[in-house]
Amino acid sequence: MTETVRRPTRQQAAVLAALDEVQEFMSAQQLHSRLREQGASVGLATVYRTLTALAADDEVDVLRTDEGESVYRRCASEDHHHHLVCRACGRAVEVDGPAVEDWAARVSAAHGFRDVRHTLEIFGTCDRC
Amino acid sequence: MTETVRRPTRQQAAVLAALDEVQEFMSAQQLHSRLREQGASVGLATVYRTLTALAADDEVDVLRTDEGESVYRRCASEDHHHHLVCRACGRAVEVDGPAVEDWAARVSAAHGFRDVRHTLEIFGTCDRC
DNA sequence: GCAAACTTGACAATGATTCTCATTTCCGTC
DNA sequence: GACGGAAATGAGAATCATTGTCAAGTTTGC
Repeated sequence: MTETVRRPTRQQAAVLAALDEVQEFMSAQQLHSRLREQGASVGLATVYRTLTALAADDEVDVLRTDEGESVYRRCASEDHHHHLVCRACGRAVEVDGPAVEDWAARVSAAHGFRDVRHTLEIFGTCDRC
Repeated sequence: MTETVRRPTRQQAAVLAALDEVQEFMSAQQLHSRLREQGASVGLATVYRTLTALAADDEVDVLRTDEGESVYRRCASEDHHHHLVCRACGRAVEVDGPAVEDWAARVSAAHGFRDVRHTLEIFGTCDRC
């Protein structure tokens, strides 16, 4: 694991704090606006840099919306897991499926693929929406 | 199903033909260059429009690369399926996993989600690379 | 053959993300 | 506590895929 060494700064702390406040996946742009509203002055480029770094260290999860925007979320589980995301309110539930992992590994092996990684996200409308 | 009625044109045929020639997922930009190289004069906007329309009618499969680019592929199977994609050569194998579909449905229901849809792609390095 | 409706293409516009680079901040050291 | 080099930041420019615009070209039904 190539854990990047980042220097602790006010800005990075602010980004992490903002992420901790929500259960939804948020885009860099949304986080930036949110921070500015709260009075924290953090540059947009810095928000992007911080999120990218956090994602590289697996401290946040990233996924792409249908529109191609990257959205980030601080997850409770450190381990590999997937998400059930409400397409209306954006709320996300962390789920894991050992069966899926096995299936993916089996299928990959059967076709001679190595170093496999997979993405699996479920989108729907939650009971509150 | 809201099947869009499209008028048959030289350009759309060219895009489909180009897609049929390859087993890899290709971006709109790549297809456009390919068409121009082959001498077929098709505007970039038209390539985008055609691909979007085809995707809406489920005649091609779309997925997003890590870089956020949309890539398209003409698939043999009309039914719902997933892909095992080589990250080196781009070759894709169509696979399906009934177990995964069941699992997704079960998990969604357990959390009260409706109208669920999921994305699942596996990336790896194939035996030829 | 004709008009209405649809499609195309060149280019502008958009919007997220990344790059640039001068300035600021952090950290170990003196 | 001050100092110097390295890393981080911010403002704006630059990039790049994708979408919008609109005049001109095609297709279809009649």
